[in-house]
Amino acid sequence: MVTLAEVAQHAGVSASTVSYVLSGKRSISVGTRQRVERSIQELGYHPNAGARALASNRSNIIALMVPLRTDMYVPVMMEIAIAVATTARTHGYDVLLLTGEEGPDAVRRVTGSGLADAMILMDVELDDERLPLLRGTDQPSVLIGLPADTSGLTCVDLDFGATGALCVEHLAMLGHRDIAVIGEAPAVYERHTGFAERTLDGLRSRSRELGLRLLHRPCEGGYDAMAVTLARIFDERPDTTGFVVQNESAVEPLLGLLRQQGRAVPEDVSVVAVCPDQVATQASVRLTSVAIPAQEMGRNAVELLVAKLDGGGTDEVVLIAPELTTRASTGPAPGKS
Amino acid sequence: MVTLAEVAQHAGVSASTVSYVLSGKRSISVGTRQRVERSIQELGYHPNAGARALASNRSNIIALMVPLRTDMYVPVMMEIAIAVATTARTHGYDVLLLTGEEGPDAVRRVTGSGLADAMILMDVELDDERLPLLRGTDQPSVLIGLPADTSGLTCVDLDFGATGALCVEHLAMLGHRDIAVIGEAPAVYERHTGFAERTLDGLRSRSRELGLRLLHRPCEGGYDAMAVTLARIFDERPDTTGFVVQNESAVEPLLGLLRQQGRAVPEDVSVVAVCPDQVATQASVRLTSVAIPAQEMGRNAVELLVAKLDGGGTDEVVLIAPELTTRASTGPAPGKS
DNA sequence: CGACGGAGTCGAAGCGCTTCGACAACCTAT
DNA sequence: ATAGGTTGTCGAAGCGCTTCGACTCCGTCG
Repeated sequence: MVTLAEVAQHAGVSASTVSYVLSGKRSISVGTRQRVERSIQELGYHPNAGARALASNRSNIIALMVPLRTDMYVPVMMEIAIAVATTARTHGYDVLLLTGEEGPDAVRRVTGSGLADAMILMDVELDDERLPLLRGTDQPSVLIGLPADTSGLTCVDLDFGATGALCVEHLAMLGHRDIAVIGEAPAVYERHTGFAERTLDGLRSRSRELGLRLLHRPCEGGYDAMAVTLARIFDERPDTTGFVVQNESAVEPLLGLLRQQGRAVPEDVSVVAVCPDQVATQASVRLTSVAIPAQEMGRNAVELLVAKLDGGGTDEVVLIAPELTTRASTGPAPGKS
Repeated sequence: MVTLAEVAQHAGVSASTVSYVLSGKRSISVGTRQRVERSIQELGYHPNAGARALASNRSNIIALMVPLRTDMYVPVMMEIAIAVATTARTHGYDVLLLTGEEGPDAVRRVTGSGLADAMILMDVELDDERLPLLRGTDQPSVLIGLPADTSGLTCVDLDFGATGALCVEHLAMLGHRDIAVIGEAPAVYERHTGFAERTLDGLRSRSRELGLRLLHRPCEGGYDAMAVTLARIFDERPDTTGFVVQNESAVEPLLGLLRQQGRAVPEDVSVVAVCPDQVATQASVRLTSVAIPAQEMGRNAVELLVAKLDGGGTDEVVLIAPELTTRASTGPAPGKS
């Protein structure tokens, strides 16, 4: 293993000079710099991460806590994780992958040991038990998701309230008056993951303003659950012509069942989904949808974190504006122009 | 920040004693041990990761390289990553998430800097450019996936050859003679990711042995591509009654299109999938499938790695035996008993 | 022309931990 | 009783790096 000292010797300078060449924290003459850089190349030198962390009190590692459960939005999580990792690298950071398994203890462990300089938390619950710990430490952190109380925290998320409103507006504009919302699995609501409730709030308040009738039904993924839910919906509101689906794994079942019942999309009923673009374009009907900007969330989170680590950066909540893309699953309400 | 020295002082022992209590590398009297442990508790001590890494030359970190592209099997990758992370924790390791973006450089960087003690590589290509580096270092590594030449390497993977054979056997047993294979997207074959080819080999050789006619067609995910592929298949082999699907995102399109054409599953045609159980059970027809044992692969990889790190453990290739679960998508070939 | 300040370099002091050798105390077998 | 082992503890020497203060040159300003 090549050390700083060996590079220094090879280049005929002192160790500290090599260090300053590497960090750029003091000015170095062009000649010296080049000599040192050549030595680094020739010897194939890589700074030792542990020694660096010890001396500088910085590990250049960002911890990313992903949820342990894989019951929802897995591709979104993965996309976020990858976006976080690649963005972090462009800023010179590596990413440590923590699962939710350890819960708050992981936060303590990482903070206490100096393993990471900062954390990103995903799948934040409204009243997350990790939050007090984050508030009580001076280690920077960013949440992906929105807890109930955001004071003293930095958060990034899609504006799910606006997302709900946008879906309703789109359907209203097309003349739909009776709208059904296929929600997330009941477990998601029980867990108080904020996004589901915020979407619902947006849907409800905007429908009220626009004078629409809105029916919300939570629903597990899969065909069987969807069949039951759908039957109940048409039972209760036979005039339903608009659907909003949030649960990714309910999308295809819904489309399949509607087809089976002889209800054409978009001629008889319209469907708006909240899902990644990939799902929207690969479904059996190309779906009008509000995209979940996974990459953007990951990238934003890292950039906010890096800003904090560099001394700037304040606590703030970044809500990404939703964008609705019209595809083939929505059209005018039947009986309207 | 609490240090070892402070704990030592608080407990009235020397720093080295505290260190030995922590590592268990020398015997410590019961009394001393308890005193030290109490001090650790009271002061809330966490060993500094950097200092530890520097002194012991061990970071207790395993690097996990995931593919950058998210065009396939994303949920499987995520499940593997999570299994790796949780298993690693039970052995006292943390996981560093690397994306394929940096390519071989990432291997050099991590090996050179002592950031990680070992690596796990996913999405290994048949002739992967990272392999020479792994062979040339004494840092332990495990591949998830199988390259062309496994000499000097440790690998974990599903036995895709046996998987292909198993699918064919199942269909043959039910009396199907003409079988079509809906393969991965052409890009996957071009990239020479081994698993697709190994599956195909298994399918082919076993069909030959059993005297079946096998037609293989690569296929992108999505409805449009599937429609074209399916039309061609029935055009070329009108008597096709058995399907094997490997591409997760082709499953639902295939089922939808068959339904649309009035071909009932499993009465008219049978479908076997190679996919995670979750996909198989959530599809519109509960699919007979060979599961992709993501968790098992992740767990195995970590355990092989830990064995190597602990001094034992040799290079070996672990092929996980495939298991076929019969569900509602396969039945006797029409016209047979 | 002497004082001053910036540029460029070096030496040394740690950062918090592990680990080696030493040693005292005690126990056992001769 | 003495040599030889064990057991439990300590002190000190690093691990490879960053960073602070100090020093030497120069060029510049009053």
